[in-house]
Amino acid sequence: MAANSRLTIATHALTWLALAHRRGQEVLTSDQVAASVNTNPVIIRRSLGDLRRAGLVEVRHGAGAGWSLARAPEEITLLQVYDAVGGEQPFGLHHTEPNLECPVGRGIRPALTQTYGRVEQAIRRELADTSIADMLRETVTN
Amino acid sequence: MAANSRLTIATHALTWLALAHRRGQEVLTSDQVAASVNTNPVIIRRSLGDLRRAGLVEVRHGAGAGWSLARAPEEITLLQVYDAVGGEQPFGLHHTEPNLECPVGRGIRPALTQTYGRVEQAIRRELADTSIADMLRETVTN
DNA sequence: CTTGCCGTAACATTTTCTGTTACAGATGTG
DNA sequence: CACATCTGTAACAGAAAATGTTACGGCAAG
Repeated sequence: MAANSRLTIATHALTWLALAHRRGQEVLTSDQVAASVNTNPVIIRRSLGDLRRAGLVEVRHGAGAGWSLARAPEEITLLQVYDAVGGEQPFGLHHTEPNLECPVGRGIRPALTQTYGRVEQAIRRELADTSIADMLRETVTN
Repeated sequence: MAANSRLTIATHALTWLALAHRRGQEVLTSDQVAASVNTNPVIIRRSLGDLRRAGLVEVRHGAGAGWSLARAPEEITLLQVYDAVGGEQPFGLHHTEPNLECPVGRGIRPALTQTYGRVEQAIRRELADTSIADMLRETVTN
């Protein structure tokens, strides 16, 4: 399982919900979203469940149930989606604690944490600059 | 296996090589580096092998063998290390091709690729801003 | 009450990383 | 030249995580 596709799945689902709403379709079921993403409905329910807990989508239960956006596409950024699906850091520290008797082993982790933190902030800035409305616009013109 | 620690291992090794050189130690063996990182020497050889192919370190074979930096610590950036160890993208696209009969399924991948490309560039900018000399300085003051 | 769909548990599969052992090859030293 | 030392790499085991899949309880509209 190469890279993490959770942000991709969630963004795809949200973009699809935004387009459906613009076309007058109130809600979409997990089956309908899964048909577009081409995966299992349970994957979609798990992803949309994360987004619901973050307040980005709403769900209706019972017969005629389905999902819809909880706010305008312009007001949902990819950063919010990233946080909602639990984005993981691109770089990890040592799996086992380094040798603390070595000066490098002792000081490298704080130094790396600082650098990796700057990288994470750069990622967040880029993601905060793109909304679901942006994604929808770029998607339908492609 | 949570995140990718390859950049961490490689940076640790390079920082340790830089400090050893400053202390007058010409080369370090993979065993000596492994003792600081607290892992198996083969892991270190694999990592330093990547760095050697990228021209960042040199290796001496035979008896009295070992590794040394191929250039000054100021001239090795974390971006070069990232490329040397084959850094993977933080976000992946769909595992299976989306449904191309859906407008979102058709257009989402180019849109995501564009956004993810901007994120990747932001990461590279940050990594290019930090050198092994920077890491060594931050490490020994911690 | 029936039907349709969500929520979630449980499990199989796949992939990747890390760690480990083993051994061939290279090279300085005596 | 023989030897000791260390690299380069293959082969394999184990662990962890993501994804996909089946199954089933629960909720709500008609």
